[in-house]
Amino acid sequence: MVKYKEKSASETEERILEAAKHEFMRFGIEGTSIQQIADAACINKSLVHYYFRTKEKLFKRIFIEAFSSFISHVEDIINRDISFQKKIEQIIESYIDLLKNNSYLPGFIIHEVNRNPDRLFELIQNANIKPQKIINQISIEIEKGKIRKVDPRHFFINVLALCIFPFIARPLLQRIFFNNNEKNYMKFIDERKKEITEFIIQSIKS
Amino acid sequence: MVKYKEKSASETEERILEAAKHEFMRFGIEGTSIQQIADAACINKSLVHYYFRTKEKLFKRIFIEAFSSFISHVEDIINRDISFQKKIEQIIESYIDLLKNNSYLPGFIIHEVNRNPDRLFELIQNANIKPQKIINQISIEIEKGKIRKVDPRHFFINVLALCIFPFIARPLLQRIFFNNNEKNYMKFIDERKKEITEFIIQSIKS
DNA sequence: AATTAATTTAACCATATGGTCAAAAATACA
DNA sequence: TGTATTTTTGACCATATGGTTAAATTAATT
Repeated sequence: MVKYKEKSASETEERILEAAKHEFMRFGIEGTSIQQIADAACINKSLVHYYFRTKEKLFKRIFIEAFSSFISHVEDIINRDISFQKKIEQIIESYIDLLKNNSYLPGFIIHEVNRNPDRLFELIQNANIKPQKIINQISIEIEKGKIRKVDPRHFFINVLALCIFPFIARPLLQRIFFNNNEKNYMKFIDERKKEITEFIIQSIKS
Repeated sequence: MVKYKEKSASETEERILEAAKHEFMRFGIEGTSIQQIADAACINKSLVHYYFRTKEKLFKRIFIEAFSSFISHVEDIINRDISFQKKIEQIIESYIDLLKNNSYLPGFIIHEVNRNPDRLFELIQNANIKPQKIINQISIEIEKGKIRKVDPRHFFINVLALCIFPFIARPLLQRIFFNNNEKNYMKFIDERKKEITEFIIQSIKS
């Protein structure tokens, strides 16, 4: 008689996942060896194969999770029952918070998507991304005269750009503007929430 | 008697450089093998070593060139003797044009800088980057009351973000918003010049 | 034409990699 | 306690990689 398995992933399994995430995020799939992951997890190399079969499978697991956390956030807020302006504020606030805790997330996704665009194909269908929703909401605000006439797609991309870019370009910006001082850069990022919000609100005043 | 050498790089050498640029940009240094570069250049693998000794040396050459073209552009425009608003317009216009012809440029730099931040150290000194200049110019505009009070650093980063992000995230955006239709995306990017300019000008109206 | 120098090629090397496998160790089960 | 099952380990394999070297080919020089 077989008991209910998988009641919880074994500790080693989770250690591997965490180590893999850490390494993949920084160095990409090509820049990360299984040995490297094993070392980071303080386990034997073969265990990685024991739990995840192949590097590709392990990578996919990490990638899908990362990708989901990257886009589901926005989807979530868009569906909330609050004013348009509040939505903008919350998207900015929560997106920046997410990225503060996952600095490498956007760069990771972008690199891997560039390296192998096919990966997206399957993923986007599963993820069921519907940008139309946010686009429509913006259009409605324009019709109501609440904001000036802007292309909703451009506007949406602008919001994303302003939030995400400082993290993607962090090594550069931190060094150039803050003498590579991490704390100061993070303070700057926090200020940014207010700054971006004002910037955007001002830019769409009708 | 030795003649003046290096009158011009040999054709093979340039073929290698071009192929290396192409491959490195897309797949990074780890994701690109010398064989891959040789194949792309249609030459024997050993020739790569003959002309550039090591992969790292070849990579550095490509990286430095890419990095320079990436930042010198802005520096250049900042020093022109035109109005502040014109500068903004020109930075946007010419930056987007640069990226249109070098789609992979920003992603490439960001990935490699993340993977090996030390690379920046030596480079930034050589490049002699002085962000203070643009920062000062923005401050002056604020003092003159020409634009509203904004943090110059945030403002500068905003301009960069709005220009660069659509290229970094291109595989994603192109797929989600344009059914992966390249032409339509490029049309969109062109529209963007005007769109961003308006967006920014509007956002700093005093 | 003969010689010298530069370019190209193929064979080779050491190493690192992803992955397999069978034995050992630990755990669960009866 | 003894057996079956799961987890861990180390040895091993085929392959790809960056790089070297010496020979072959081509171009330049006299």
